[in-house]
Amino acid sequence: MPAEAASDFIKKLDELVYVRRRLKAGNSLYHSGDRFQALYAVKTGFIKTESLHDDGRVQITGFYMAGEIFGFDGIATEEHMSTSVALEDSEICIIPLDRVKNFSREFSQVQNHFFKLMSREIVRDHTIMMLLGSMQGEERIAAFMLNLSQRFYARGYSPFNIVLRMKREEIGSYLGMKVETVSRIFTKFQDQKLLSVHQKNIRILDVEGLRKRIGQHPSK
Amino acid sequence: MPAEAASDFIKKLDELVYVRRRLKAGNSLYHSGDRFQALYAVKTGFIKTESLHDDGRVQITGFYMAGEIFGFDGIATEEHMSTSVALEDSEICIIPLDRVKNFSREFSQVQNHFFKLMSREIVRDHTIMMLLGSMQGEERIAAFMLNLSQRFYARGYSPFNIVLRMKREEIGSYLGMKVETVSRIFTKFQDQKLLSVHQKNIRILDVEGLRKRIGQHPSK
DNA sequence: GACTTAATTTGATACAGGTCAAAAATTAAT
DNA sequence: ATTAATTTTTGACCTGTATCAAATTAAGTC
Repeated sequence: MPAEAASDFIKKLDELVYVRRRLKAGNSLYHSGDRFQALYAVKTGFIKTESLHDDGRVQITGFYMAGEIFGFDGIATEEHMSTSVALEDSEICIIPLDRVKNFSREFSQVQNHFFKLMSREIVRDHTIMMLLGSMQGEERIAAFMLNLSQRFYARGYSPFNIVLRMKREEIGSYLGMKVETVSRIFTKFQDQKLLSVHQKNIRILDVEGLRKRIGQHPSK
Repeated sequence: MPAEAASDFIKKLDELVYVRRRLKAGNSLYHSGDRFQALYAVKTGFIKTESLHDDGRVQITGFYMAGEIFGFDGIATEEHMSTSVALEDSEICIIPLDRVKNFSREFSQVQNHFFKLMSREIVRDHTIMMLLGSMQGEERIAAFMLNLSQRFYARGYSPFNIVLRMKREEIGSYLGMKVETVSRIFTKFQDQKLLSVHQKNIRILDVEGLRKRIGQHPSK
């Protein structure tokens, strides 16, 4: 691709995320049932998305940090199937889907890019399905912490000192277990010198140990 | 949209799925790690997709029947993260992604359509995440059977007489439980006159009863 | 049809994680 | 600061599912 065209593409991407919005902790961008209008990219902050079942149960389906895009669930029916909530004061870029579509006509890479983003979301969901369907508690927490570590690292933060933005109950909702269980496993991992836990500040002491925790349960 | 343009669009869609392929029961279209080349639409038959974890555990991430499209997981990295296997002799339409991209330039609806398809997959995955994360065995089986029923109905088959194409173990893998548990729940539902079970032939006797089963467990 | 092999069901037992209750630690509000 | 409210941790107990084992049934194979 000629450098010139490439920089045009970058400019377009910038245009795409032109509109920003600040979101206070606890506030929502959209609720389940809202008409779909745009996708959202996290500029700074931390977002959770949750689906709620008729009977009141909620399942957190994703945590999103800087650079990650969410809201794809709304495209199918033009109505969001989930609610997004800021876990801390956040800055969000709004990406109207219509604009994506228009730009795609001119720049095929834009379309490409969004296909890949959606595919990545699907892969991510499959990973969680695997985690929920065939791992047990300790493995889930280990996998979760390693995943966070990696994402922090990719953003230039320390992969070892992690400040959790969500509470224990939310970790539980995401990983399919109760608060008490999450808490117990953190305590256990602390005793085993895998983690050092101080409220929301987690220090990963033994990456290799955590890795070995995954896939190390008797089943099969 | 003018009728003429609409029919052009339909023609394009037909072109898109021009290449077909027969697949014997047990055979795969692609394996985890294979280079991504195309999406696949089920014309006839029944397909499962499964992700495999390093330690050998497998998680079935989807069952696909006539009219449904799979393979989206390969777009992100241009490498499939799952394996697809035919559960019965099937006929599959091959949809090269490049062709989708080209057609999208001419017909914006094609692009639209695929965005929606991927979004639908994401919504579907979130539903399963909710099921795995916050429902228990009986609820999962009830939800699973109702989902199958609805999909059969949408294809013009009876929503009450269902012929399962997968074995109990595969249902278990999909729903995050062991074969024995699946079997026990089928037996229990049969005793309670919710289902009538004869090998893979399931008759749904009480739709309302199954519905009430979901979201009716003590938690919260 | 007889023989193998695979799939499903059933039973007995064990254990991970849920539930209930209460204490301890944090955070927010006055 | 003091009080109130929320979140996290810990303990005791219980339950849903996994596990292990074996019987039963179905589906291939020769």
